[in-house]
Amino acid sequence: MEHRLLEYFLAVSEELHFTRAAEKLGISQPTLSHQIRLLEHELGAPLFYRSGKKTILTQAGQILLGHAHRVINEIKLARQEINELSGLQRGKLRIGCSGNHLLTDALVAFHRLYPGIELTVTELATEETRDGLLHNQLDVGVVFLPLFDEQLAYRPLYDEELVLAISSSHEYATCSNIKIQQLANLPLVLFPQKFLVRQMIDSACAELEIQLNPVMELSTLESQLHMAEQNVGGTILPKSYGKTVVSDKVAIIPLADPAPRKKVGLVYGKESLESSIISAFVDHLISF
Amino acid sequence: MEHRLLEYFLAVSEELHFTRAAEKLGISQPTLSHQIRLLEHELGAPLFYRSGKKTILTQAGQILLGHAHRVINEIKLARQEINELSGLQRGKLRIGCSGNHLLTDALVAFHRLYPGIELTVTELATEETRDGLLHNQLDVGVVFLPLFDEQLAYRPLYDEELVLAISSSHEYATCSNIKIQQLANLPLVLFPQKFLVRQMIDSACAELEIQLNPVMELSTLESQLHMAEQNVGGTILPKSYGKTVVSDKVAIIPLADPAPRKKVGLVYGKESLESSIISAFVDHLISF
DNA sequence: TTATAATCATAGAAATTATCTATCGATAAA
DNA sequence: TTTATCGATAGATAATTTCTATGATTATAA
Repeated sequence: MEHRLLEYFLAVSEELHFTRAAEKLGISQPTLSHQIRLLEHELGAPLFYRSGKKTILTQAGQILLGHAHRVINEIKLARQEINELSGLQRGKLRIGCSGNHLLTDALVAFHRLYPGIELTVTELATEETRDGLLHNQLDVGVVFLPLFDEQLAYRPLYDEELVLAISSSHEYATCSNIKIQQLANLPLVLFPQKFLVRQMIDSACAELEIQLNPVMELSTLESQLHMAEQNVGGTILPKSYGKTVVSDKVAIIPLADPAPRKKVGLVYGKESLESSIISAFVDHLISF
Repeated sequence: MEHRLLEYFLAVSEELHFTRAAEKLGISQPTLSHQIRLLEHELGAPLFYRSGKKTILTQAGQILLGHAHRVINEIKLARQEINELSGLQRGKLRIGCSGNHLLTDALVAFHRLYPGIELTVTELATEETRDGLLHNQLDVGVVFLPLFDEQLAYRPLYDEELVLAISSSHEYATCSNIKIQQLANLPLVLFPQKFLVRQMIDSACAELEIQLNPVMELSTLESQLHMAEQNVGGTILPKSYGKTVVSDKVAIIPLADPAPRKKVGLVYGKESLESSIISAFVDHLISF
C-alpha cells in the first residue's frame, strides 16, 4: 500500500468526488479512478460506494481512513524531526575530553546557541577518546595533540601550559614561578601514566634528566587538588584548570623556564564533518 | 516517501548490510542502494553511514526508524481490520421497517456493496419491530423515534414529515399546503392505531384539540393510496413515501403550520454491533 | 419525456520509475 | 601483496503510472 495511494484515497475521502479530488491532486480523473481501484483490489474490499448520485465511504473505507491519517501524520513527523536535525534544533553530540575544564565555557556557549542538542561529555584519557571515535561511541574529542590515526582529523585549539598547585602553607606558595628542577624532591600527586598530562610531565623531566617523586596517582583533577589542599604533596595541573581554582588553601604557581607546553586540539572522524552537528561544534570551538 | 522505500529502509536497518538486506527483500543490491539513496535525497539527510567496514544508522536514520515502525504497524492493522470484514461476503440480515419506502435506495446500494448478504425486510409497526429485535427474530429496525428499551441502541437518521394524499378531483388538490385544522372534517383513510405514523397524527391533533374523521383503517400504504385514488377520503403519508407516488389520480400536499415531524432512526440490539454485518449496515445507512 | 450535463469507468499510448546485469573502486582479511 | 567482500555506477530492460480519448450511466433542465 504505497503512500501515494493513501494520499489519493484521502483526497477522495475528503471530496467524496473523484473529479474534484483528481484536480486537487493535480492528476487526471481516470488515473485517480484506476489507482483507487488498484488499492481496492490490494485490500480485497471496496473503499467507496459509487453511484451516479453520490460517492460514499464503505465500512472498509472508514477503517482505512483512520489508519491513513495516522500514517500520513507519522511521516510528517519524521520529516519534521529530520529537518530539525539538519537545522541544529535537535540531535545528540557525544564528546570525549581529557578534562572537562578544557571546554566548559565553550560548552555553555554552544548549548545556549543550540539548546535542542543533547550534549554528553565524558572525561577520558586521550587513547580512550580515540578508541571511542573509531568505534563510533563518540562524535568528537578534545584532547592533547599530537595523536595519530589515519581515520581521524585534527584541529589545533590552543597551547596548554602547566601550573603547580600546592598547599598555601608550603614554602613554594609565595614563589611567582617554579622551575621544573625545583619539583625533583617535592612529593607529588599525579595522574596515572596512561594520561597524557602525566606523559607530558614525565617527558619534560626526562629531557632535563630529573627524577620526580610521585607519592600518589589519582585519575581526577578534583581529588588531586584535594590532596594538595591537605598538603599531601604538590599537584601539576593544566593552566586552564588552575585558573578555575578558588580555594585559598592552595597556591597556583606557573611552571616556567622552560615551560612544558602541550597542544590541545579537536579530533573527529574524517567524514564526520558531513554531520551538521559535528561541523557546527568544530566551527564553534575553533572560533571560541 | 513511498511505503516500499520504508520497507527497504527497515530491511537495511535490521541487517546493517546492503547485500543481505537486498537478498531478504528479493531485489538486487544495486537497486536497494539506489532506492535508499533516493530516500536520503528526499529527506535531505543521510540515513546510513557506510564505510567499507560497516554500515550504521545516522541520527536521521534513528529518527526515521521509529516512525517507520509505527507506519508499517498502522498499515498492518488497517489490512487486518479490513480482512475481518470479509465475513460480510455472506450472511443474512433481517430488517424490520415502518414502511419500506424509508430505506429502498439505501437498501439497493447496500445490496450492490455486499451482494452475498441475504436481506429480509418486513414491514411492521414500531412495536412489532421492537419485539422482533428483543426476541432475536430481527437484526435491525428502521422506525420512528423515540422508542425506549434498555436493551436496544438507537441512531437517528433523518426527520420525517407528513403529507396529505387526496383525489385530484377534491377541492384541496390544488392547495400548496394544508393545515392540520383543515383535516378536521375531511374523511380520512388511516393506519390502525398501533402504527406509530397514526399515533403521530393523533397526537398532533390532540395538541391542537382537533377531532379527526377516520372512515377506514388499513395497514398498508398501498391500499390507503388506492382509497385516496378512489376518493374514499384523504390519506396521510410519510413525505418520503409521498415522493414515490406517481399516479395522477392523487395530489400530494405537504402538511404545514405546524408540520408534524417525526424522527426516523435505526434500532438494534446493544451488543449487535459486534456482528460485522449489522455494524456494516448501520454505518452504511448513517453515511447514506 | 427528451436533451444536456456531469460523473466515473475503460482502453490504448506515452512517460516515468524501478529493476536488472555487468562492472568498478574501495576496504578489510589472508 | 593478493584476494574477497561490499557498496556504487552505468546502461538496458521491465513494470507501472499517467495521459488522452471515449463510453456508459445517472442526474438535471427544458
